[in-house]
Amino acid sequence: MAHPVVQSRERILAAAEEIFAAKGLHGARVDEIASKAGVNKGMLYHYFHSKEDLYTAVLKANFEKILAATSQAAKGKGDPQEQLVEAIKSYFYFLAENPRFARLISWEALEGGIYARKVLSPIWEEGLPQIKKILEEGKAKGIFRPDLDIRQMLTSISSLCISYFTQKDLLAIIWEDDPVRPENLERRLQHILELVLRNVLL
Amino acid sequence: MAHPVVQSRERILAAAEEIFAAKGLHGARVDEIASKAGVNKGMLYHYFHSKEDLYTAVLKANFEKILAATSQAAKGKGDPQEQLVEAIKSYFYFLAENPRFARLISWEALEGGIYARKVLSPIWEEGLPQIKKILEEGKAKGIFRPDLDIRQMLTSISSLCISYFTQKDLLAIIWEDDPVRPENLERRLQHILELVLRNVLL
Amino acid sequence: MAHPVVQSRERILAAAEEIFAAKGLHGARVDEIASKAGVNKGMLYHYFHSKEDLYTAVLKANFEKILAATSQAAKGKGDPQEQLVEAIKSYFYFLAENPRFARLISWEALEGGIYARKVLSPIWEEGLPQIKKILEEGKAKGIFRPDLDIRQMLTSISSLCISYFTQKDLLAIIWEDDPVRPENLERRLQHILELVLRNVLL
Amino acid sequence: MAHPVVQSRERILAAAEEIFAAKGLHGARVDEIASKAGVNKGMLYHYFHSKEDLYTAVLKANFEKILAATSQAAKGKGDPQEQLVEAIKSYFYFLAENPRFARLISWEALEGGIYARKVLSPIWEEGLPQIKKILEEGKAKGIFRPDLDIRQMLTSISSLCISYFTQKDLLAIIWEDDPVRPENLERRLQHILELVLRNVLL
DNA sequence: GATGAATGAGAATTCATTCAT
DNA sequence: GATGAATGAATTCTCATTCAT
Repeated sequence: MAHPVVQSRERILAAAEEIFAAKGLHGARVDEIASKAGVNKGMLYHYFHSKEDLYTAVLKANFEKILAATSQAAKGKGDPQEQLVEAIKSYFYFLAENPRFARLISWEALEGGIYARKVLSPIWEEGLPQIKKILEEGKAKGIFRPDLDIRQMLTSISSLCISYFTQKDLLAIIWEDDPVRPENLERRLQHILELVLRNVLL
Repeated sequence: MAHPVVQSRERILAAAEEIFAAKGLHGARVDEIASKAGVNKGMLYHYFHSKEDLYTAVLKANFEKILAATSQAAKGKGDPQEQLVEAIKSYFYFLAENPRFARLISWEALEGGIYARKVLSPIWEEGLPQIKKILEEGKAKGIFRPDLDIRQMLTSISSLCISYFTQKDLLAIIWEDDPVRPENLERRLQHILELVLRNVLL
Repeated sequence: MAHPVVQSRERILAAAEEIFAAKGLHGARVDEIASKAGVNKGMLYHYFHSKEDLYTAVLKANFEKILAATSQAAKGKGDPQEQLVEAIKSYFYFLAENPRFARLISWEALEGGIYARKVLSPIWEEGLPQIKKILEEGKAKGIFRPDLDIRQMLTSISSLCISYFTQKDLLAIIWEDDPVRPENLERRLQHILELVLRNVLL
Repeated sequence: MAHPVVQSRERILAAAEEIFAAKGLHGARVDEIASKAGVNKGMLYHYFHSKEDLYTAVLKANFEKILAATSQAAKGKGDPQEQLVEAIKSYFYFLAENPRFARLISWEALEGGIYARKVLSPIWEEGLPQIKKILEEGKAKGIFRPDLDIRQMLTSISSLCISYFTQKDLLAIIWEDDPVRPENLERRLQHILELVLRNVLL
């Protein structure tokens, strides 16, 4: 009885993000979101039109966050190789620090991507726009392999980064170790960088 | 109108596989499965105890299928490098020919893997056991890099292959091309092999 | 726990008719209909698609009933005047014996008639088709007034009959008498007939 | 953006009248009324206690309006026949010019008349008091039929006038013409007058 | 085995009303 | 007076599961 008034909308968004990430659009329950947000269920319909609109808002917020976080990463940072490393690093650590993003995007992909398409983002439609540009530039400058298949490489980079976080629960069991422990994160990042660089460089 | 009695169980399993793959455990509807199987809903509970048991049966059948399909792949086929190529190839094409498998496994991973663990399979818990063995052997024989991180590499191979099929709908849009067209499949496979071999070989 | 199986659909229709007549489409509650029918709420959605489809089914059944009841009334019954009397009588007494019909049709009219139009019936679209024919014939034969406005007269006959039954609760209070007591019914019918005949005849 | 303060109450009443007339007490939404009135929902509860009290106020205002409009109509206007014509005319045109009144009263009648009874008006309880008096006088003076059934005649006059306006949407469809076009209004009025006079006069 | 009817526990959504400011 | 947020009790509809035959 008396939550800070101004924050209800934000509280709902935060709770929704958590639960949609954990259970997907269909697995999530409106009641659970409302109760986790500490607001009345009706508020949810007051601020957002429907469960699906709330879900879309969560996607949108996440896309904006990752764009903001990664778009500046490699700006003017030396040669393409350094830029590539920097860009993958910032993408990977964004995912590490925003563990819900990878799950949200994976649910969404399995469910057909119909909601994400509404909030159309370069990340979603183009893959990783900044990395794409770096690869093109490096190839043009003769630093990267001339026969580098950029489309395939982008697909691979994206899979390698995202999958690690969506599968971390399973890896935790198999490895009997915590995949998101700092050392494990760093080891994984180095492995991905090595995989990519060995393929990209001449 | 009257379906051959003996096949009901199989029909249910097949329908369930299709719908669970398309919509996941929570998105699938028991009614839809029954009607797609052309049987009465009660039959579903006659043969399987519950929706979740049916789902588990689908997972089990799929694991058995992939094990049968891939375990023989690289048996006695020359050196580790050739074996590795052969093993990845057979895994990749198994996924291409069984498009539901990748989706099932991805839903399951997002949902926490609790059902897959019941039908405990080496594939699931260990990753790709045959490939693991090949990597170990190649490393022991000095053909693969001595500092090869097998755990990381297995994780990568698995991600690279599976993601391609779970994301094919999105790739189709971005690429404006069909990712599972034979030429595109082959191109993807070659890219993955290159990525892996450049990293594995000395 | 154990209603006669075969009758559920009919029980639902009957309960729905009663409650829709009493409260209109929007005032009626699905729960109330189900509980009055003595069936589970889900059955209602099993047999009918939605509340609105159930309502439409009730309208349809009622239109069919009144058509069956009135269409034969004045067949081959002497001259137009006698036929007219007979037709109005049978319409009036149909309404008296089916008290829900007038209410259903009145709710529907106020709510815009959108559902009735789906089950399109001559009664609804044309007014009173049989009476219309009688009026036209009598006019053609020179028995009824040559300047008789058939459209107006049909509108009046319909109003005079139906209104009596939709307003009976109010009349009961004002009159301090029961408007549907046999003598009152007959008195009303005679009044309507007189009103009509004095206007129709030369 | 800021509405003149003093008028809020009136604005609410006007909006409520429109929406209650269109959708009835149960079909109307408090939110819709408030937004149509351009005021905050709370205001509605400030001026009126509840949705039902607001509805009652709308009924009351309408009854007062019709009383004011019709009570003077036939005052000292010649013989009973002329007075009757005058009274029906003014009633009919009041309804034509206040199209919500007929609908309000019809919803209310179907819903049992419980709210109208609270604002107890002679119109409602007695039918048409002025017309009643005229009929009685005409009968007493020997100008109207000695066996005229005043109760029936009042019921008929009321039905004939009101029904026309509550059914105008349906008539518009059947006739493929606008029932409230001036000529159609006049034609209807003449028909009603003829119907009544032929029955009332000797 | 097989069926269609039936059920009860939810699930999303709506809505009249209240409250703090 | 006036506002927007907040609430809780419905309300329509869904769905996995069971049962009688």
